[in-house]
Amino acid sequence: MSDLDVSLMRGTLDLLILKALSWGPQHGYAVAEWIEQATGSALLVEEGTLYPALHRLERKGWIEAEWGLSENNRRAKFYRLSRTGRAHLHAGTSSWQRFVEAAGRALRATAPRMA
Amino acid sequence: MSDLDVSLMRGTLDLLILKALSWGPQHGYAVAEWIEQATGSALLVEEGTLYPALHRLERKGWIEAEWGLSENNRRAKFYRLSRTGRAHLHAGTSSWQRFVEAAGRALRATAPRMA
DNA sequence: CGCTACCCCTTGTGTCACAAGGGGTCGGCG
DNA sequence: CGCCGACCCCTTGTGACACAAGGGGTAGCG
Repeated sequence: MSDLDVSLMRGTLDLLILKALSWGPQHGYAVAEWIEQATGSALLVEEGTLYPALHRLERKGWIEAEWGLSENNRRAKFYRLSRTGRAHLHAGTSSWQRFVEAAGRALRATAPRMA
Repeated sequence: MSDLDVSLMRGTLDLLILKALSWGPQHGYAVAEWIEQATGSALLVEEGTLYPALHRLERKGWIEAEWGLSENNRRAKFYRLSRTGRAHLHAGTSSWQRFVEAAGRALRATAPRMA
């Protein structure tokens, strides 16, 4: 990650991956490209971050993998969102939004005068 | 942390602490209370998370500590926002907002029909 | 006197983003 | 034809950090 130096990515990456796959099966490389494009290049996922994350999600049963051929005629592993993965995408997104709203409210609170 | 099971706190806690101190010097316990109150009880900071974070921020020079007496007449360590701490609060908050906006844009993108 | 609220701290433990590597294949270009 | 760049997969450190679970001490009140 990216433009934004901070490691705010924690816990958000999984959601972004699941969201990418909600468009239909994708291989890893395409997932990374989708995230970059969907965030207006604000978020860039390193490969060393992406692939472990995909394996993690697969272990959890939220996505399922299958080898295939990419549109460029290359060997690629396609990931598909599972039923529980889709459920978690919805639950996680709403949880994420509540978190962001709460933190945002606190951070936006009007600055007081200082002593 | 809290209501929201996810560990989205990463990288946000520092900002919340700095923001709490932007109201003027506070001791640790009061910082935790401020965060809980300012987020409508959505975010609860564990003491085992808070104090190491305070020490971390102090090591970075963003806050400065001084022993004193709380309003309840108890020994307490008061933290004060330093100049560089205030600068980081502003920079970090805007960076946080850009991150949230980017991720939110991607997560909100209208769900397509599935195959 | 004991209990609760207040206030400080530490030591595991686990997760995870990242940097830095490595490997293989396809298509095109000099 | 050989090379190079884009495409596509992966692993092994390393460090940061939130959390659970402990510990300690003081003030005031029933």
